[in-house]
Amino acid sequence: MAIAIQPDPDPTRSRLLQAAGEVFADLGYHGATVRDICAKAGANVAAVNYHFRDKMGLYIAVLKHCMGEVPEDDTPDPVLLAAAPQEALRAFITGMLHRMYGAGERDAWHLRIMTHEMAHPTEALPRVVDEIMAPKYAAIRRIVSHLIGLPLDHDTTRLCAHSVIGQVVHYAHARPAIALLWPDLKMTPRRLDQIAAHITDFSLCSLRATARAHGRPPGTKNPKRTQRTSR
Amino acid sequence: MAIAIQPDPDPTRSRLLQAAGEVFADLGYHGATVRDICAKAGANVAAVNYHFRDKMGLYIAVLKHCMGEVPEDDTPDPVLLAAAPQEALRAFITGMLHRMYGAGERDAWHLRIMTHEMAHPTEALPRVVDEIMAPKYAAIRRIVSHLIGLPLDHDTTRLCAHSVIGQVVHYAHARPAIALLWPDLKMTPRRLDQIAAHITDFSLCSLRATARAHGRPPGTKNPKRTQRTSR
Amino acid sequence: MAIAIQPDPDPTRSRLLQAAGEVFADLGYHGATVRDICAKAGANVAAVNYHFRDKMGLYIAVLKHCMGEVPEDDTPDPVLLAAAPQEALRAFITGMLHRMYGAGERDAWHLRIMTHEMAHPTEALPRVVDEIMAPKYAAIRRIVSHLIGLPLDHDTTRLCAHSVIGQVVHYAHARPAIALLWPDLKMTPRRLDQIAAHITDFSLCSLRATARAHGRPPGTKNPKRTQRTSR
Amino acid sequence: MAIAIQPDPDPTRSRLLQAAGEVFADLGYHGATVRDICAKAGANVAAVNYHFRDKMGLYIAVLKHCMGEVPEDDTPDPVLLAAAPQEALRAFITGMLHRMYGAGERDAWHLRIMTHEMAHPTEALPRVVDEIMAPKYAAIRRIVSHLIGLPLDHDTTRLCAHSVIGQVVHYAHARPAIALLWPDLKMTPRRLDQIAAHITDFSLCSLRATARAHGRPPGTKNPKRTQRTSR
DNA sequence: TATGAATGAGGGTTCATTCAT
DNA sequence: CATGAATGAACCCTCATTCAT
Repeated sequence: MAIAIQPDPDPTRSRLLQAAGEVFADLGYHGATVRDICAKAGANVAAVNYHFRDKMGLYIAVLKHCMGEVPEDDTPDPVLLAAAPQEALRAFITGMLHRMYGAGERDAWHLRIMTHEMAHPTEALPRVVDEIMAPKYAAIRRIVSHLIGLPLDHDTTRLCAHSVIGQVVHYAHARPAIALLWPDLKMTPRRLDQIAAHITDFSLCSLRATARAHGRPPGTKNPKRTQRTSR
Repeated sequence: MAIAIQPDPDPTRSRLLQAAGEVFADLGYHGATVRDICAKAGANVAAVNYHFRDKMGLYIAVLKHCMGEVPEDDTPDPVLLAAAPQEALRAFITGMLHRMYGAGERDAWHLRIMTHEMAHPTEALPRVVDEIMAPKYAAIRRIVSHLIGLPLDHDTTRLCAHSVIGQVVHYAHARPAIALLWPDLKMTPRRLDQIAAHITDFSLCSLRATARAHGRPPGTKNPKRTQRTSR
Repeated sequence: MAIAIQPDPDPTRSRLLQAAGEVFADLGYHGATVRDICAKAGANVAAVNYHFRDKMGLYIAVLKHCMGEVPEDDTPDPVLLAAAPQEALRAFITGMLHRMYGAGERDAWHLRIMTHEMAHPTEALPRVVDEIMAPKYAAIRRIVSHLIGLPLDHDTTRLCAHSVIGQVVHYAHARPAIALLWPDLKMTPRRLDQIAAHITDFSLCSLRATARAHGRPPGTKNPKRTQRTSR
Repeated sequence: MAIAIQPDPDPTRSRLLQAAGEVFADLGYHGATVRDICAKAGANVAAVNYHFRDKMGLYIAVLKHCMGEVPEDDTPDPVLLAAAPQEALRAFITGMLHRMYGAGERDAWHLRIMTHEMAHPTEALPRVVDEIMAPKYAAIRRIVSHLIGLPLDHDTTRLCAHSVIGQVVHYAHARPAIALLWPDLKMTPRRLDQIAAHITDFSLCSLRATARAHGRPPGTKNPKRTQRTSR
């Protein structure tokens, strides 16, 4: 039974994307050089111009490429969301954390590229935010909304979502510093699970308190009340 | 008494440091150019190499310079720490957040430079982490330790410290993305206070629960027990 | 009789020639790029090298192609030349001027390419001069010769021929400058006629005076005397 | 008596200008490369960026430089203009022609650069036309105006001016072709004088006829009548 | 002491051309 | 026959650095 694997119709283009993903993730758009990328891909310097028009075209292609990898992994399952939003939160945090530190190269590209975009934005930033960050932001707000019983655009929902995301991405953003401040920390899968569990518990505790402060048990109903106009 | 004279023995050097601080904070080490810095300082292009040997020398000088500005602002007052650790936490968070977004130039340099170092580390990273981040890390761990009754090096202490710091620095790290995802958010002083209050409450809630889980009311004693993990 | 078929045996080659003619006329040899030409012709980038060996091969092919278009338009009618050389002059000037500014694409290619060759000669220059310019030069000298009664190679004949040609091609050569120095000048067909009439009258006046200075009424005889200077 | 020759305060800059003038005159802006210019000047490739910002900056500097060489040589002497406009015309033509073919390098740069600008305009064209060509155009129109008794902006004045200028610049514009079509022509000073005399006589003959056609002897009065609105 | 001038390495990009299909 | 892919040279420009004064 021949699998009929399509023999990679354009190996150079693929190798370019692969190499560019690694280099951009490491050095960011400004720090990366086309010459390095092409050398890593075993291609000529003019190859990126031929296949992607220019450096920015390659960059955007890499973003598109690695965005297709983990599109809805983070979007919570609607059934799970309604039945057990705390488990949806746990899944969201665990998934994101593992992907950030996962050995799988491409899975982590977009998260590491995001860090570079934050420190040194490029003209691709709006696109990156729209297509990579906005879905995640919507997903975590939806989970939080179910947990605290406030609408998606409520200030408190946003602040809580930021609190959760901030805890998670901190391990990606501050990785070099953490490696020095906590040298014994090895990001094994077990360790990642432990961290994810901590963040989940840490967050759930406060989210439940927030829900109680609003007099509504978490997850009882889909909250669609009026929103406090996010100022 | 002619001590008070000392009229800035080297104004060029000082202007260079000031300009470099602003540019490095904005663009990071790799993004900054000595020409821009010298132009901003009104100095010759060769001034950097003359006064600081090379670009990296200027960078390290800037780090040393701005480290002397706000070293112990974040270190909690021992008395306050013992009496009301939750207020020490509030002060820590509020101070860091205001400094990150404060208009005061030099106060925020080191925090913004940190963000660039995380995204694109330089050879100065170890020194930066040791002298800028380590004190803050120690301070927040001390506060957390008082609140949850576990030693400074306990895994849970570290995880909780990361949770607090992660929430705070997220607003600095992800600033460009937040500006797009939450366009109505204006970082006024009142808004910063509101965010600081949220992070404090969000964190305190979980920290107190952690303390209860360990059967020790927070702040009763200075915890100096054996540590579970290294360093 | 199936001779009339011959449905353009190589449409790609023809489209290439057409596109190259336009681009070379606009930009000259050095300014034109094979990519632009191929894009305009709807052909592959390698088509030029395939059909014409290289860029220079295409250039020479274009020259050969457009030389066949208007070779003898400028050569004066022998009958007219003998009977009314001033009308031959008028026809020569009017035809050349209209062709330079005419909308007809291919008719003007060689004249516009000549301008580029003068400014930035290529290795094809000798061929271009021999096959494009030499016939025109001979034609105008023949007309002038009839008008002033001096042989073709007489210095005065040559100088007068240059005076006529110089006035005409000036409008092609200095077109961008004239557009700025005389912005109201629009090259309508009527305007072209007016300019041609001016140049003709301007030249005829002097040519007749020259003829008188040599004591021979213009057009009385075909002057074939010895020449004063070489070639 | 020490002449106090200022020892060329910036030899590199001067050598760059000299080399750039030669190369730009030969190849035009697009055909010239900074590498060639710098090699010819014995300077580093970055020198042009340091001294002139970029290639266009060097180009404009060359234009400014060689414009200062022959600014008013062509502007007719008012006294001569009124007394003997035909001699003003002769001086104008002779001067321009000698400058075009003169051995003096810099004197001919701007005229040869003009040819390249006509064939392949750059963004500097308006400046070039304004500062180089416009004065010459005004000068020749003033002379013609005195000769034919029509205002400066009259269509006939302009056409006659074009006829004169066209004859002159033809020897610069078509130089490569003339060298092939008339190989025996050597541009010795005597030859240049001869050509200038021809163009002057050729033009004066027609200009006087034009003056007669308007019923006014040439040079009798400063013509300031109403102008026929240059369409 | 301090600077304007000059440098060499390397940046992204474009070009005419060639090669395997 | 014809093409998409790939190439190496060269383009202009910027950079941190050094040198002579």
